[in-house]
Amino acid sequence: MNKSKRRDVVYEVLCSTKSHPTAEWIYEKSREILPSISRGTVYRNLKELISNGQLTKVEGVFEMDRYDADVETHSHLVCRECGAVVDFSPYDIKSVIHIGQLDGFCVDEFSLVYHGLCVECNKLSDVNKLA
Amino acid sequence: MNKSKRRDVVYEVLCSTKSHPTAEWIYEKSREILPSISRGTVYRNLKELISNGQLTKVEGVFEMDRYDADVETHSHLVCRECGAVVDFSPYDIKSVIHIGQLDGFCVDEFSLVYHGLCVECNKLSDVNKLA
DNA sequence: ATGAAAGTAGTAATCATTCTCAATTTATTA
DNA sequence: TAATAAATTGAGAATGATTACTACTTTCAT
Repeated sequence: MNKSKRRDVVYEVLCSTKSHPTAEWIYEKSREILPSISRGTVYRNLKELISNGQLTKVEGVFEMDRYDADVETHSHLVCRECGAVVDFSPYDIKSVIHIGQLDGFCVDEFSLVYHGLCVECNKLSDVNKLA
Repeated sequence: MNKSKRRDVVYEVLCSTKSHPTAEWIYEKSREILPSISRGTVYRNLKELISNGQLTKVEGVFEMDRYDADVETHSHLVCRECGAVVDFSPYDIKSVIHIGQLDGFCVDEFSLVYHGLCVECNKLSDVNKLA
C-alpha cells in the first residue's frame, strides 16, 4: 500500500468521531479538508482500510453501511428514534433482556448473530489445508 | 386487509423453508406456483406481512434483506462460507465466545445489537404521552 | 350488482455502492 | 535524476436491490 493523502484523511475523519458514520458523512467531512476528494475514492479507501484491519463496517444497525475505527468492540446500542449508535461491551445479554435497561437506554429488542463455519464447510476447509 | 392469492402464496413460500431466503428467492418460488406474479408484488406483500406481524426481516446477516416467518427468535448462526443461516435460541454468549462452538458451527465472530430508546428520546416520548 | 377500496403487472425511478478509465502520483530501479 | 512500473485518483457511468407509479383487475360491503 503506497502512501496516500486521501486515505489518511478518510481514516482521520473516521477516527475523529464515535458516531459510526455513513460513507456519505465521511465523504462530506473529508471534503472539508480536501475539497477535491471524490465519493469513489472514499468508498475505495474505506474498503482498503477494512482489508488492512484499520476499521470495520458496522453491520445490522441501519440500512446503510456504517463504519467504525474501533476494530475491537462488536456490540452496539441503537436508538430507534434518533439513530444514535453507542458502543457497548456486552456479554450479559440475559440480564439486559430481563431488566430492559442498559446505560440509560430502554432496550426492547436485540439482534445477535454468530458468524463462523458450519459443520460441512469446516470439513471442507480441513481437507483444503491438507491438500 | 383484503384476501389476496398472491399474498397467501408469498407467505406460504416463506413458511415452507427455514433458510431465511431473499426476496428474489421468494419471488422465484412464488412464480412456480403463480407464474404471473411480479417482483413488485412480492416486495409489497413482504412489507405488508411484516406490518401485520406475520414475518420479520432478518437484519445484519447479509447485504441483501432476508425474511423469516418465525417472528419469535432473533438469533442466528451464519456460515461465512456457504451462507447457511441457522436459527438459534441464544443467551449464553459468554460461553459461546469462550468455547467458539455452537451446534457444530465453529464460531469466530459475533454481532450483537441492542435496539431501543436512548435517554433523551425516552424523555421526549414520556412528554408526548402526557400531552 | 355496484362502487369504493385494495391489490396487481409491468415498468420506470431511486439510491447506495461499485466499476471504468484516462490522467496523476508514488515507488523503484537504473 | 531520469525513466519506468505500480498504485491512486476524479468523474461519471453502471449495477442491482428495492420502491414508486399507473392503468387495470379483484375484493367486499352494501
